[in-house]
Amino acid sequence: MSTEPLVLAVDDEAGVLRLIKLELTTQGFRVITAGGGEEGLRMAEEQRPDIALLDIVMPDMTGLEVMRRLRERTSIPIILLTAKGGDADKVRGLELGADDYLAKPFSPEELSARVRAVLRRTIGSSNAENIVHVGNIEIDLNRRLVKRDGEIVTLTRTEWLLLQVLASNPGKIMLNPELLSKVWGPEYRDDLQYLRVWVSRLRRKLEVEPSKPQLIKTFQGIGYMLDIPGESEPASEEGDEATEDVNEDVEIRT
Amino acid sequence: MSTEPLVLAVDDEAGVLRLIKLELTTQGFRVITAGGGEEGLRMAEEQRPDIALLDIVMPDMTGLEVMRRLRERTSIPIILLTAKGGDADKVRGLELGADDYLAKPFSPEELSARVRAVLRRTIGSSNAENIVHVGNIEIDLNRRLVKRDGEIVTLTRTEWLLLQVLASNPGKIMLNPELLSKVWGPEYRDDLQYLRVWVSRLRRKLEVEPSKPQLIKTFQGIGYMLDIPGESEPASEEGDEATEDVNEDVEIRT
DNA sequence: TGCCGCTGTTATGGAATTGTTACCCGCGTC
DNA sequence: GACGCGGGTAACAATTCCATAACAGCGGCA
Repeated sequence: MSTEPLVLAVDDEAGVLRLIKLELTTQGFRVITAGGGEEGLRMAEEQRPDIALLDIVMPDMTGLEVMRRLRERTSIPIILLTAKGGDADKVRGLELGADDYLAKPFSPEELSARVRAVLRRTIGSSNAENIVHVGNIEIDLNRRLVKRDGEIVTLTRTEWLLLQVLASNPGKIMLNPELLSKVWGPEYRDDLQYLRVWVSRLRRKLEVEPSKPQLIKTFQGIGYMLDIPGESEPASEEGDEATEDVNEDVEIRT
Repeated sequence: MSTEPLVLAVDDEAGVLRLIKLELTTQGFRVITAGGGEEGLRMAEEQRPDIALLDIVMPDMTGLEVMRRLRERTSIPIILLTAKGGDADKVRGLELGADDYLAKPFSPEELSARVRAVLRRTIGSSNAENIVHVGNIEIDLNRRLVKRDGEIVTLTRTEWLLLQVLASNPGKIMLNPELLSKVWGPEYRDDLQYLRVWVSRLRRKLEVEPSKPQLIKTFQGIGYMLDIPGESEPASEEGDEATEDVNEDVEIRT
């Protein structure tokens, strides 16, 4: 994402709008505001914001109605601003589809935290499909899903963490201390046995023939690598330059 | 939707019913009528109308009560018919989730205009049939309807909200905090026990064998997923010995 | 051949997570 | 005011996970 996220805030109270704009602008967002539902819809149409903040109680149109209309044509994430804690309960069932809501009065910190959280969730999951294919294995880094021959393989948390690190750098040798510190924490950088056990478990679930690993290759004394077979293109995007060097280094072995 | 919208009118005055039926029929709607609350509920259950008109004042049951009961199990849009200046009822009705209201006496034109407007809002926002099939379960996201082996399963509000979130993202792992915040609200992000209890209750109603969930899969420490069989089956056997079962189709012996 | 270093595999018990049930309370109806 | 219903709570049972340790396999090398 090259430019900063664009936030649309819709509220009939100018003071609230000013507060929102001030806070989010200083937090690095771009902000546009609307004083009513109709205006908000128009601006959403014209500017295509990345996220919308909607006050539920407005004179010309309820925030729920605005949300419904927005959702008719876009999947823009929405945070509702509820007037009091009281009606939050009442509203909750109706506004499924809102990604979050915030009770007034809210603190500026909470506002920007919620906005960031929602953006992280929605953009992270919807934007770039980040799927790594290795042989008959498919690793969906966003959805935390692994398939083998099209069938879901259930991984435990540790198994996933390990595979995630490997799959984020396909074709690149991951050094033992690096893997250990990324999965178990920096203080485990010398606990090789963890790696051996969990690589073994991963192989049992993923490899066709665990005793002859095709996916997760061992580099004695150095680390492990998620292999990219043959001429298959890399499904990754950045930071592969180091691969060359390490590979040469490794030719020594076998 | 191929056929004309079906309108259910409930009123104890035969004259009003006749008027409604005449007007709406000539306007291209199909109309069924009921003279009392009980009868109305029964007809709603059997015929699944697209919209309901409810008189607030009736001998056997108040229109508000009928609305409450309808809303427990369906999301059918409702227009209330208020006797006169009964503002209290009007306000209360809208709070309870009526989509519109109409003060008697009303003109035929106004009636059909309101009906059309409400239908446009509610159906228009979801004109695409949105039905999820999972095994022997059918989930109609628009009509808030769940069938098991063709039989309607009645879900409570919370059960439905949870299932709705899951069914809106079939085959995708829904994270625990995501589910919690969408069903109970963001401040319940960490109340895992809610999820455990309600997933269990859902499974009891939907799964063939609740102790071996086929529909709602658990991902420990992560979340839950509404499974799409065929596209994904668990290869979750842990032990070395080939765990036979799993793949054979569920014997639906009901 | 036998020792050694490194890696891979498996069993196990305690810990953590999840599933289930009974019970309670509040609400609205009868 | 008893009753049914939906929903929250807490206790307990069941399941799964994971660190650990013991052991097996495989060269290399003297």
